[in-house]
Amino acid sequence: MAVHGPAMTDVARLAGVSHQTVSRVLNGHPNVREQTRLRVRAAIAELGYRPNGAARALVTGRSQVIGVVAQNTTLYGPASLLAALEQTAAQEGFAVSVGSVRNLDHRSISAAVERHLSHRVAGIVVIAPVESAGEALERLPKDVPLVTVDGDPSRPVPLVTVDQVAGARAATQHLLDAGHRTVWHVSGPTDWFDSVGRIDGWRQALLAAGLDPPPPMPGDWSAASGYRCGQMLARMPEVTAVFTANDHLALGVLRALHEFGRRVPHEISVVGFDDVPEAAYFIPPLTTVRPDFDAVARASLQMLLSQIESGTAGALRQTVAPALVSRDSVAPPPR
Amino acid sequence: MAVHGPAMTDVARLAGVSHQTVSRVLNGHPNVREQTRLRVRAAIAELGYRPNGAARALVTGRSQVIGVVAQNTTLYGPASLLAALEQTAAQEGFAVSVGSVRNLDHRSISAAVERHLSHRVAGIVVIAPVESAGEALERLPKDVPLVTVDGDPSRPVPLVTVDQVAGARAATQHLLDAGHRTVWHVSGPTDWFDSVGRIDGWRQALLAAGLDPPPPMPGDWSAASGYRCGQMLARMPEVTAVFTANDHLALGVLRALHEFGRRVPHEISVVGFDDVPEAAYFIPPLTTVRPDFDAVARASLQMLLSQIESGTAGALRQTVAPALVSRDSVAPPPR
DNA sequence: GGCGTCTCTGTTAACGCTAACAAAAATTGG
DNA sequence: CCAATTTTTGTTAGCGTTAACAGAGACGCC
Repeated sequence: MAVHGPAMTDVARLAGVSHQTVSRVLNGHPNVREQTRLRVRAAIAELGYRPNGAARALVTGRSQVIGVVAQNTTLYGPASLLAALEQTAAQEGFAVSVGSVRNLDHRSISAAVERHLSHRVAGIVVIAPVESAGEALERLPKDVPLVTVDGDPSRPVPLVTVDQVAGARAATQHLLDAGHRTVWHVSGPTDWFDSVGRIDGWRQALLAAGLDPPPPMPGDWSAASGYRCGQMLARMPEVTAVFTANDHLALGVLRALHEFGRRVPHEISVVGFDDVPEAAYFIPPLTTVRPDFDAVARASLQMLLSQIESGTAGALRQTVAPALVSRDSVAPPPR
Repeated sequence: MAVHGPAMTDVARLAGVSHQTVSRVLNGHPNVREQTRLRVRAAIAELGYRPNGAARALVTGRSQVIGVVAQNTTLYGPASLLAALEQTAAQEGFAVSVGSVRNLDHRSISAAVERHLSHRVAGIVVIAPVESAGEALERLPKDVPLVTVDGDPSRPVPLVTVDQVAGARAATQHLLDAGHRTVWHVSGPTDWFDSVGRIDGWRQALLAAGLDPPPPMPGDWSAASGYRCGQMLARMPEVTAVFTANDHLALGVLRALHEFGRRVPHEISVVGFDDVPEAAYFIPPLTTVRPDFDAVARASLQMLLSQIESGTAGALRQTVAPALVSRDSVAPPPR
């Protein structure tokens, strides 16, 4: 059974000081004589002492842990975000506790948040891309530092988000610039803010060009739904350009077009969103929009930490701009 | 600043009992009168009391947190595993703290483990697919419950693993059964046990059929490296069947073959490994091997929990068998 | 040389919980 | 109905850390 490691008093005894002095050394307190500091350091090393986070959390009221609530961490976007978050947090000495959640409904989110709260996390990052998540957040204790990622832009909660609108606009404009008369859109599920933003951006670009947006075709992020939409698009001879809300949808579309003998990009151009690592190896290599997940992670963590340190809940907002990555799936329309 | 929530004594006062009775109710201790239990429950609900995990961890010596050390949580496999682990752990009332790690070298792993240890996690799951990780694990304190996933089969550490050998053998056999004279292999990085196992299985199947295995082509899991190998394979007229160590490699190979005008599956058959959700929408839909990540997660958590509860470090081993998923990328060889 | 002022170190008391023991109340048996 | 038991509850003492305060030297200044 667990033989407990040495505690602060053991270190103190070995170094011939009081435990409080050890604590001071550990926390970088200034008023410790250099010689003492060294002795304590040596004792720590000799015993292999490791401070007890639980005790510290108990007395300070917060742990060095950040709770993350996310939905589908298997998807490329959330997974990247989570990884980046963890990396950044580690640099600041924080651990990351995941609370992934099957559905983004009220109850599940609240439950996940509750779990984090009872572990006394220092702060919470909610990757909350849908409407229902916002409600759960409103009724949260006001004093827990909170940042939402890709959440509801209309709620008074600190928010970091990829500029979906700008990304979608850029993608659409890119197709328009290639000479296409209009651009069709395969969207994500419409209860995701990501989807809504991307639809918006697409529509804006079309409207700005004096074009009448065709009806968006709703998908669910999966290649499967992209395939279904692709089958319809392939049968419509007037379609020459498609912007899909993510790369997996694009993959499905690509496959459907291929099956129907519609060549990409010669007959139809396709642009995706996300720049998954495989996008460059689709057939043909996919032109897409790359959100900077690292930047999002950095921004949200920084926002969270400043809340944790200052104690104030500044209702900030930060958006990071995505970049268009041009590959081979876009060409001028035929004829 | 953080106004602390109610503590156990507050609940006790409201319910008119001692804090210890509250503790007993919380921990499902038997000897509490039904009526008292109800009163305590009511008080808990009224105050919105939430037990303080840190205090509990301090006194019991372990938290309700499981630490996971993983490398690249952006890859489909690790991400799925992590998600499944989290789901399962949540059901048992455990939180999961991720310590992802850029490199799987000695130092990084040790550092991640250290971090978990100082948070007094109840146990650690290491997704340790490479050699160097094993060494770091050897010198770990013996008393911390540990399970490795996809780790070194030759080390005396509790291990759960996908049966890579069987999966690779099935994939290779499937190609042989289709009539191919031999099967080429694009492998993962050779310091990963996953890769080694898959190479083994492939070789075994070939040997069992009395065939001489061609040299495996080493990739690095990415579509990019699959593409490079694919370019070579495309130029070799004798190649009619390829087994790749994962689906992303297969995607790269598929693209290279397509570029060279080598039709899949008519001229060359391809089989992958992992069954990423997109595999069904590759061109053509990819025949692949599906490991059961949920089963792996369940097995490892169960193993870990039994260690935590019993205190014994049973050096168990468990492998879960993957299943072949047959789609359109395999056909008999030409002529 | 006495005295305020630094700098460094030690002492004590929490933090919120569980474990171990002690006491009180309820139950049983004769 | 009283003693012996069993069930239920309360009391006390930590767990390992930080915070607040107190004490001990060292130093400079009048």
